[in-house]
Amino acid sequence: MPNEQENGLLYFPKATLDRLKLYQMVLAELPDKENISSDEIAERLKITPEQVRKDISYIKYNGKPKVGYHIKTLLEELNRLFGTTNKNNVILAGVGHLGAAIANYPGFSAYGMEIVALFDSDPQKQGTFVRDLTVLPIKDLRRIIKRFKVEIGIICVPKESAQSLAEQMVACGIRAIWNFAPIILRVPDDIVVEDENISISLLGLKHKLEQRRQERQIVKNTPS
Amino acid sequence: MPNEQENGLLYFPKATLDRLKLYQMVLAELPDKENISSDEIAERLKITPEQVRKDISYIKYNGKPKVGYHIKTLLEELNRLFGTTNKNNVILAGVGHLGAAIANYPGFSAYGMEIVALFDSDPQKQGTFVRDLTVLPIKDLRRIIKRFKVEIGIICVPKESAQSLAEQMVACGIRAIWNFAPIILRVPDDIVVEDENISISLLGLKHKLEQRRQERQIVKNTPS
DNA sequence: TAGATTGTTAATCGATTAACAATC
DNA sequence: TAGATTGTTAATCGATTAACAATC
Repeated sequence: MPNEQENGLLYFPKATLDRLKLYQMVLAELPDKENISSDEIAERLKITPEQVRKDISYIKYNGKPKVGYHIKTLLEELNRLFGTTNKNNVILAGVGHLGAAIANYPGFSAYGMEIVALFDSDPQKQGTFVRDLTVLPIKDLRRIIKRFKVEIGIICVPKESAQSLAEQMVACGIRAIWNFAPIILRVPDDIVVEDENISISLLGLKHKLEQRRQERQIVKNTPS
Repeated sequence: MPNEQENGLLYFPKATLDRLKLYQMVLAELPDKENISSDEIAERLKITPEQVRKDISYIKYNGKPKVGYHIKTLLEELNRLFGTTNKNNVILAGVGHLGAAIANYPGFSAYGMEIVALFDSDPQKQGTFVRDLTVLPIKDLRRIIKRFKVEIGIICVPKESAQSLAEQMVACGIRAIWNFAPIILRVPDDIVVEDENISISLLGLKHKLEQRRQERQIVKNTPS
């Protein structure tokens, strides 16, 4: 293993790790194909096949010359790496449009995520059902987290209340936060935070369009 | 300007660009502070102040020694860079839970995005209202895109229909796609695609948790 | 066997960090 | 002025690419 550290853990360059997520997605999308070549993965993601091979060389799996990668096996290895088969009990707070959408997201169980409770500070929403779950008041947070050994909290509240909610979750024993509110949360270092920040994504979209616009202007102003 | 290219466009390292988005967010969050130091920005994002200064040095804005960066001015410069003040007419297809949530997202107008029409292939949904907009059938796509000079299409349909929808949007003249479906779209090179992929984000979350788990195991198995 | 495709090593390129100069 | 903070240059580090060896 070329990338093993002293403690036995594997090291992955951050960029490699991000691409491995994309490979997982590409492979999971594929119908019932047996094998796939680095060329085909690369083509779908608009990167080079060398890059794909280099990245895959970091995990303990080997493709076959002339055949490519065995999709099922490689996918299993990627899933082991990401820990997708581990089970987690999850809570979600903020049952607005976005919260309801996330709560109804069908893909969760494939990743071992089970939502065990929903929370909202709005008394009007408390007691109502979303899917098969009653919306609970925030004061029940601690009880539920203890009872279901909840590790992950999903934050879908407006950005004004996100920081305070995060602190309450942490105080109640949550280990990881999946944050959909468009702010930077401040939490202790040992708490895992994954941001799904629509505003950041929007900045990326706007910037790409702005770049295209500027490129067009240059073409227009360049005498041919 | 140290990073100017021959064509006059500025070049930014990709990593720098991603962090500039975070700076935009941090500054936009701030109450009515006048100035902010590289130290404070760095502290909030858990990076180094040197990195912050280096990144900001790429844009044509200068901070003041002993004072820091003037928030309002820097924010304006970042917004110019990202093109957030440009106006775009936008359509959204797929008015399920997620689509409705996106359509109701309050932050769009601040980024110059105006949703001018909603689409869904489900006849049951066609004719119903979401916000102040009627849901239209897909066959109206071309007409609306032409009429409103729509540049951006938001895809919120299930992943099975996302590729075909993307192709229709492209055929009707869309220049950019904001894709919320968890698949890799295949579109021509001149089409801008920004993915907001919840599954990828979920992989990131699971992986960070898996890493923590492994680290804990090592600590446990290391004789002290 | 020849050919196709993977895997690895070395070279290049790019990004981060460190050191320090500039300046308010 | 002294001190704090920004800005820049050079050194280091890390990631990508190119070349080619390995192998089915």
